[in-house]
Amino acid sequence: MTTALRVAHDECSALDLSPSDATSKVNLLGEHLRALRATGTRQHFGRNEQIFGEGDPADRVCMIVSGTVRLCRHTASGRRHISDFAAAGDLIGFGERPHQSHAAEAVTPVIVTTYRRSNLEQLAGANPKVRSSLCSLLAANLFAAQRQLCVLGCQNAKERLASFLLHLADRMQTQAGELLNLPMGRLDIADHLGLTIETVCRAIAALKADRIVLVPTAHQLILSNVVALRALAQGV
Amino acid sequence: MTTALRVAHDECSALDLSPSDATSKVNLLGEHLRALRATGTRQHFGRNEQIFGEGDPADRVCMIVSGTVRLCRHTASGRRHISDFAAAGDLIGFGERPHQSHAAEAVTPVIVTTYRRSNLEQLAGANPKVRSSLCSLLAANLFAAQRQLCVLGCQNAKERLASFLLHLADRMQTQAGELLNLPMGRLDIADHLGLTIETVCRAIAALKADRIVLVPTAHQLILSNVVALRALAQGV
DNA sequence: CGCATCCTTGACTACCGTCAATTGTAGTGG
DNA sequence: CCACTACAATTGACGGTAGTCAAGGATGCG
Repeated sequence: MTTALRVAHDECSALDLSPSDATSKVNLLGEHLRALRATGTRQHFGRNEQIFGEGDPADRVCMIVSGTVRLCRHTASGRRHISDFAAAGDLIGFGERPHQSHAAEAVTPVIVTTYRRSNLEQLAGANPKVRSSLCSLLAANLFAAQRQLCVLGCQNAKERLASFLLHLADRMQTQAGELLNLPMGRLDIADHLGLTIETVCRAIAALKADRIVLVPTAHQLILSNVVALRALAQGV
Repeated sequence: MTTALRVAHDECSALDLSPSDATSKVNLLGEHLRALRATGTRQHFGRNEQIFGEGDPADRVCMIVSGTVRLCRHTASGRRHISDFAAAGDLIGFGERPHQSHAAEAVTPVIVTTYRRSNLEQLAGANPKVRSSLCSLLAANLFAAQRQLCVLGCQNAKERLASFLLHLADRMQTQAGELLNLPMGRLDIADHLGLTIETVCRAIAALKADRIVLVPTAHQLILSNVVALRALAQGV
């Protein structure tokens, strides 16, 4: 994730989607983590199972091998907010704080490799490249959070959904016209976009009516008019 | 900024506000930057002057000496979003990207010390403490962004204002009952909270009517009932 | 002291949330 | 394999919160 997103926003001329930022994360850390591979523990989680909880001691980090994970918080009044979704290749549970700021839950069946945080830090201490990769990861997460902040602060329901779909297609490296998998349910999308499940449904229905997306099944989409989707996401 | 905010949210029993997280940022970096002091340039900016622009080459970082700065983005459709406000002691313009992701503008008259990014990186390369401070700064910014994400995603206008005021009082180290300075205008607050200026005004008027805040002047507040304000911010 | 800017308040509107009912889907067991 | 069930998604009707438009009041700078 270098300038990928800037390009996607500022120079949105091409018909196909811009290069993924998820990939660079993988490349950055993946190869260096080989040194840790022996110390990692592989774990499986079923749908909706918790990988770690909000407030858990942050002594472990997880590299997602497969599946989709939601990173969420619960407010005192019981409302839920999903900060982000993580997929294969993403490292989660990594922060500077002694406790996890988010819970991680399996949206689909998930396989992760868990490392002791101390091992990772040891590796970072010894290997400057790992260290800078971790820093880049933080920076990438920060940038993603700020982008989402702008989405929630400035956009209406339809625009938020458009932004979300484009971002998802980007991460999944799905080209325009291809089948885009939606691993998460409508409620997850709603809690991520600061909307209700009904509003998400209506926004999807509206995009469908406008022939901007096709909806073969509830968990599969085809972005049939990416230009219009981009225009929406930019509020034009 | 270690667990300060968690404490503020989870164990909100005390009458006075929780310890500031802004302070630790200062302490972390301030002393190490002494080594750079000679290489820094001091600059002054008047109200609404731009310190750096969105998309500017990120070859310089600024330590704020005095005044308040807004960090904002503009969408293609002309809407503005203020990600955060920065005050004395904060380091801004520091990211992993080649270009600034936000514009920095002076809310009040501002004095900053500008350093070449390369100098900072050189210092970080030589001094592990500086390196880890910079990483902590990124992590603190990430945490702050995620907190704000939750505010925008889950809270209504009154709750957002309550969260904002508590956060501001925290950063300014203003105790309950003391005079809290509001350097930014209503429009800035609105663009930060994803509201309109009218809604911000009405939310303030509502808090005033509920005797939760006193409003001596438009730019000064007294949090007269912090307990109620916290309850609001938590959505109770 | 005057003017420009910001703040505040009111009336009206629109978008989104809430509640409710129906349809669709996936997983289970006979 | 199919029926059953539980859950998820969808759609409709309605109401409330916040946005829009507009006007008046306060504030601060020159």
